[in-house]
Amino acid sequence: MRRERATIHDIAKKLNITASTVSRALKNHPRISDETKKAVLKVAEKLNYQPNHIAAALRNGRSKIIGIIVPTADRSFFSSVVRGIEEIANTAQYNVMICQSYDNYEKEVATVEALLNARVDGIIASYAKGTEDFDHFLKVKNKGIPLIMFDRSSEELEVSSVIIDDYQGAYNAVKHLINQGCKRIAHFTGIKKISIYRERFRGYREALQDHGIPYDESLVIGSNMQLDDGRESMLKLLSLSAPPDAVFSASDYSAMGAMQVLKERNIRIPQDIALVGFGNEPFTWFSEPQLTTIDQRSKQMGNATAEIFLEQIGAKNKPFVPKKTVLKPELIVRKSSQRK
Amino acid sequence: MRRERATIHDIAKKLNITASTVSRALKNHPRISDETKKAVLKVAEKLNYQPNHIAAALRNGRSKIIGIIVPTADRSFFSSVVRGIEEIANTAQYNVMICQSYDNYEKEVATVEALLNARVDGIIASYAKGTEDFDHFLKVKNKGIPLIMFDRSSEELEVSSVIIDDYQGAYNAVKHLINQGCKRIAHFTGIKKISIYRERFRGYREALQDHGIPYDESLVIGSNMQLDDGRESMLKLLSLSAPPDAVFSASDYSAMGAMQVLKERNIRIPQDIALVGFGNEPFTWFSEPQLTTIDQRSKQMGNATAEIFLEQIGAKNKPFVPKKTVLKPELIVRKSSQRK
DNA sequence: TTCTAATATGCAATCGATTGCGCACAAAAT
DNA sequence: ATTTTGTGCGCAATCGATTGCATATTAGAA
Repeated sequence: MRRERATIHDIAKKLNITASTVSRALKNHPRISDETKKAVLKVAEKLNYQPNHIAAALRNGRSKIIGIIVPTADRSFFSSVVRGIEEIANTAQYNVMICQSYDNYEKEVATVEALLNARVDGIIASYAKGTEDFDHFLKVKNKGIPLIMFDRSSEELEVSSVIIDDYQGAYNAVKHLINQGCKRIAHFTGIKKISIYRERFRGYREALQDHGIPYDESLVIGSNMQLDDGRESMLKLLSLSAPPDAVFSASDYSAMGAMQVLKERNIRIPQDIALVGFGNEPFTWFSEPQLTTIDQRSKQMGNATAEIFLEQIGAKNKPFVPKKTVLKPELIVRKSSQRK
Repeated sequence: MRRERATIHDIAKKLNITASTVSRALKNHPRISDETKKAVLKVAEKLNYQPNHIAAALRNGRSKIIGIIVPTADRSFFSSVVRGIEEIANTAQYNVMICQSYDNYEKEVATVEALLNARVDGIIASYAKGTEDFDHFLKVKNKGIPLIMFDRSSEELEVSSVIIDDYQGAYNAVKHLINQGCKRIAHFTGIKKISIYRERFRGYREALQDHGIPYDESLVIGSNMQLDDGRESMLKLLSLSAPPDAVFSASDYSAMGAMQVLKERNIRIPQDIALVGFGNEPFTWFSEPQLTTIDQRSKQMGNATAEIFLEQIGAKNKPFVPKKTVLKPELIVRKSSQRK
């Protein structure tokens, strides 16, 4: 079955024309007669012609591929961002190449290298938790390849980014808890290095302050924010002499862990302890009670990054000015925090 | 900052040698002296040389990229398979290009086309729910490009595939329910077109038969197997004059829907109705009670597909014999079905 | 009728890396 | 002193599509 692959030269030969004409005909060039175009299309079909983007990419210096680096694709947030990117990218004839860093620095570096080798036209990324050094991303930028960060970004990179207003999201969540009558609100936070956690923490703290609730350091627990971490953190809180009456977790995963612990101990949610997560992961909707959380506008985030990419690609020679887009998060109130 | 990209020719010029030598030096060719190799590496470093895989791909006719098509990346099953593929592929210097069909036929066709244009060296796929026509996949096969299907495959394609023994998984699940004392076991099934659902149904039915339980058609409900479908199906079952005392769902998602309904109505799980899902999605572990389910060996599945790919690539000229690998699923018993 | 302007297509270089073949020189074998 | 074997590297073609710059043909203008 292995037919030799047909090229534009094969098509040209059949029609006694040159490859130039075939190339132009296939691209619907205005200076090629309709007659020739039709003939070319017909022969292309017959020969089972398959355009070779590799050859075109080499010649043009553009691969029409956008590389995407996400920590992991199996988080609905990230896959939703990817979908948002694809929506826009596809309309501009771009394809995407999704890569996972698995939140691992080395893998991230290797991935960036692979994407550069593959000569992608741009990279859209959210960096790994383990990343502290941004040289690999700087390299991308210095090669003049558009780089756009989303969700997790770093100031030192000085590239365009799309994030949500983590501060505002956290602030609203905590304000909501206060409105529900909560007075001792705990907070689960992640690695300080990642700005989203710092911002969420800031929102938490300022909301407390603005409502006259004293900040209690013992109520803030840092961890890796996975389910198990949430369990552990909750246990710590319960062992306090004065346990909290609410938990605002900077991640849905650790909020779920906390919920498990509370249910195991027959502590009522939200009456005894109210819970709010962050991320609007699908499982927050499955849980019992359903978890109040904050939606991160993943689809819009994807759209926005892709649009910035297209802008940057379009403005090749103009001086580059990093652009920071901040999306408004949305508090989604569900049973886990509704006391009234 | 936009430096011109350095090529092997630039390196060659600096050293007064030819590009051939540089190319060989970079690939550690034995016929190049260590001295030259060192010099080349040094200059490459200095010029910030970045290999151009596009050029190499064009010349070699191999892109060293494997295209992966999954319905959606945000299902832990699929992302885990991808991870399994990457593990193996990376060791053989292959990179992967993950694409999502969003369970949409048109998008799947377009994706296959894009991957062919990108000249991937092989395609690993699990087809979309909406796919009934396999011409696009046949095209891949007929072009002599290795195509391996996983999880969802089709006999008519006659390509290698890796699946789990859905029949066995279902059989074991139902047998387990029977052992727990269940007598009226319902079943949620998906589109008949997809063989995994047919097989799971067959396992269900034969397990009943082998244990002397009569098959009752009214207990089998077909749907799209999402959370909402599970809710709806459960409601239907509850409205029967003789409701079931167990549900075996061919998907974790619809099992979760059923669980929600049962909890809302204060029907005890597993005492009144026992539940078993399929897939071992992470949320089955979060649920209350935790859901008994069947693990699909996603990582191994990925490993296996990648290994088959490498085999096929290695055996370029030998006659192609499709190879079917069947993995053994594992029943994971949790609270939702443990009556004893 | 001669000249200008479209119109349709060809020529040939180019993108960057790879590789079979060949050549020169040196070391080893006869 | 030849011949053989090996080492280190250059030459030039190749992969397939693209495109600036001709060229040939025809239609319209002067």
